[in-house]
Amino acid sequence: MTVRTRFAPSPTGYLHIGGARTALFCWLYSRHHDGDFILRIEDTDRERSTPEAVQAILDGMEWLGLGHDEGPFYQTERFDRYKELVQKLLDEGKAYHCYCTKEELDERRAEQMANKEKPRYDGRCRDRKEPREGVDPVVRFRNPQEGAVVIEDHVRGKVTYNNTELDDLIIARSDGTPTYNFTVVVDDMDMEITHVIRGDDHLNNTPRQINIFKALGKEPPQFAHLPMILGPDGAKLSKRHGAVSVMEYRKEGFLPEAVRNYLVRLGWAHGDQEIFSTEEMVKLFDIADVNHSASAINPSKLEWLNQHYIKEGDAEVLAEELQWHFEQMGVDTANGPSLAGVVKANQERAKTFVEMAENSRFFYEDFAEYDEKAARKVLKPDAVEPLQAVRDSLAELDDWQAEKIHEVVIATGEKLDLKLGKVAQPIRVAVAGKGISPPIDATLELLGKDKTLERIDTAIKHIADHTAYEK
RNA sequence: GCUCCCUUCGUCUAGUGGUUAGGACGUGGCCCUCUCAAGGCUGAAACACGAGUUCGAAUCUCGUAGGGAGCGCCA
Repeated sequence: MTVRTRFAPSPTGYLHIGGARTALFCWLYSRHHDGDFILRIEDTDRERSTPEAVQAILDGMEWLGLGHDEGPFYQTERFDRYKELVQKLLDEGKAYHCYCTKEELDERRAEQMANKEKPRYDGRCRDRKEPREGVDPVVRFRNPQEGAVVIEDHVRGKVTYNNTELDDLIIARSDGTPTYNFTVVVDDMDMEITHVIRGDDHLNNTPRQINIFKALGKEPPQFAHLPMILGPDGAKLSKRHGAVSVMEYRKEGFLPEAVRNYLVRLGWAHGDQEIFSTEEMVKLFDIADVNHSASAINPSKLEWLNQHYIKEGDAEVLAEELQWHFEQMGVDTANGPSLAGVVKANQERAKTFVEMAENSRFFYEDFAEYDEKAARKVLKPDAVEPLQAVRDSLAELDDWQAEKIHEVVIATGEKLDLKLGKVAQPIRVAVAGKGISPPIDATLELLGKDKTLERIDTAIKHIADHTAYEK
């Protein structure tokens, strides 16, 4: 039998990190078993579902590389089917009309809470034959009152619920529209889902859904309930934690492979291995190895992973991402060094693309002023001599490449009997405007001869002005 | 309140009756060094608690404590 998994988000918001992890595990499981991965949009709540949210989910999945084999299916397009099956259950006596009003229900619930009882429907319309004047009935599922439901969960193991704990849930509202617990069952049945992999928060819904499966005459699928993902502080994931939408991670300079690698290690491990290529994940992933407890996200580990993928990545490919970030920042890269060259110079020194772009901005734009601390420390009168010497030698240099530039810098240091730092650092601040850049030779090569000479001149002038001013 | 679930370094985790409880991120120190990094070496850091079972328990059982989820005409 072909393994078929599904990811079934409701489009009431973007795809957040928890949903992304669920989608990843579903995807991984289906890939591992050479099965199918189905995407289903659970949009029956028309008030809260939006087309923007649908798009955000689609975008997030695509960015993460989680392609689906079937779908997206929309529940709002399947109402006829749900109605048909509600009617079937009604006809077979497995469901019934309930004429209790919302107000009455609320009242009873409040009463039960006050009496410290578990709030549940008391089943008073179970055997009702007559309609009630002026009330549009809902349809309730007639849940078995005896026995127990045993879930053989792939991550939790055996979980048992007594049917006495389950009340008769509403499967169709008074306006005729179906509710969640019913539509999931119908869809999972119709779409022949073999493995339902979803968040822990659905574990308590599972026995009800299993009973509906049985009432519909179908064997329920296998279940696997994933532990939750918490914020860095161990509290529930929320907007307060900043980047909750997966697309936000791109904006913050993360690579999808880093996010994926990070996510796969949240609740799952394969011995001591930390780095997983997509192929390895697919090959090694098994739902049975998933942890039982919730895990807090650790931003610095994500950064480490991101740095790893930046370091290992192909410069030409990474250049496209850097370009995207420069565009976000409004930096025009048309007149400046090749992006791939800038990437190469920064692969070992950037945790994110935001960092890389910010640190590399000086290659494409003149800076308005020097970093105050760096200038105060380095652009001092004693820097004029090495700056001037290097400038003069560089002006003579026709073969503008790192190796030659390196020789010039070294030679200047030797000639003036200065340590390399006394020569390189002033140049760095002169051309980059700050004390941070790739190695000075590589930096100058990328910057180009004209800009280099121009900025060194500016720096020398700056020192003169600054010194004069101080006097 | 009721039902269900969870509990190894700060964090992610390995571990399935016998380990000096391992790795990773982060963090301290040292080395390297033209800045920032990267890299190398090295240090600190955990079995929630209490009873059992057993020659022996992080591992099995039961309690306790703490955390979480669900209990909607939301999904």
